[in-house]
Amino acid sequence: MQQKLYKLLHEYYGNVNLHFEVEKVLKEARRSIDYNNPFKNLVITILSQNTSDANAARAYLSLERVIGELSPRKVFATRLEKIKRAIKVCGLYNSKARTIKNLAKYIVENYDSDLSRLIKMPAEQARSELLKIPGIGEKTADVFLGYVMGHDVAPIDTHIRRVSQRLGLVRSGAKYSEIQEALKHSFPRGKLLRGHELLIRLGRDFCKAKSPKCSECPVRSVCKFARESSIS
DNA sequence: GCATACAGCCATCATGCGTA
DNA sequence: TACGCATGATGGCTGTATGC
Repeated sequence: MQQKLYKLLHEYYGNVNLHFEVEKVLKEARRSIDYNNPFKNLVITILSQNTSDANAARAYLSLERVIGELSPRKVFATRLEKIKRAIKVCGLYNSKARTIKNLAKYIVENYDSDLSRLIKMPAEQARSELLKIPGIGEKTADVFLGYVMGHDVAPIDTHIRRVSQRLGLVRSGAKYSEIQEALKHSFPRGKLLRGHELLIRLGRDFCKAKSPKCSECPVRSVCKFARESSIS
């Protein structure tokens, strides 16, 4: 199924921009986000945990309204309560505010506010550095590796976990690393990050947790779950 | 001491039900 | 049919409990 899954997804979604929700919010606010800035990228990744991309973008813009252009030093100097109020719109504001503060503290104290040294590290080393920061988990670290450092990785979120299990790529209850390994074998080299985006979109559009739309799904021909549910 | 399992965090969204 | 409300599921991570 290696190339077929990717081919089907790519044929269905083409080169569609899968971040249109964020761009809509930015357009409405007449603002932009500098994704090339590693710190800002990490902040928006943290904000996007457990919420829609649109709400993450709203929280990010709100945070910039409150404290100005984001930098590790500025965030480190900002009171936790102020950050919480600013990002309330995206939910889990208590823990996200702590994580953002921890991130800023770690960068100020260990990298003198400059992440360029981290970006030059080998992927595994950079990943383990990020995982030292409380609130940064495997998924967030892998998003950074992929989008900021340009590595070919597939961050695993619960959409991808669910879709991978239903497709039959991994067993039920598979670990994060097992799913990543399975995806390496399911997508062409150099396309893992795009594959990650496509699977998330598929999970949102068709392979929903409740009432999946198997009959309309573009990858039903290679899906174990679709085959089994059509038999029963 | 280490690995694993599980509850809790909290806003959002989907679903089902009752009412007008 | 349309609307409002209640309920439960979702999502990434932390902290605690449990077993080895």
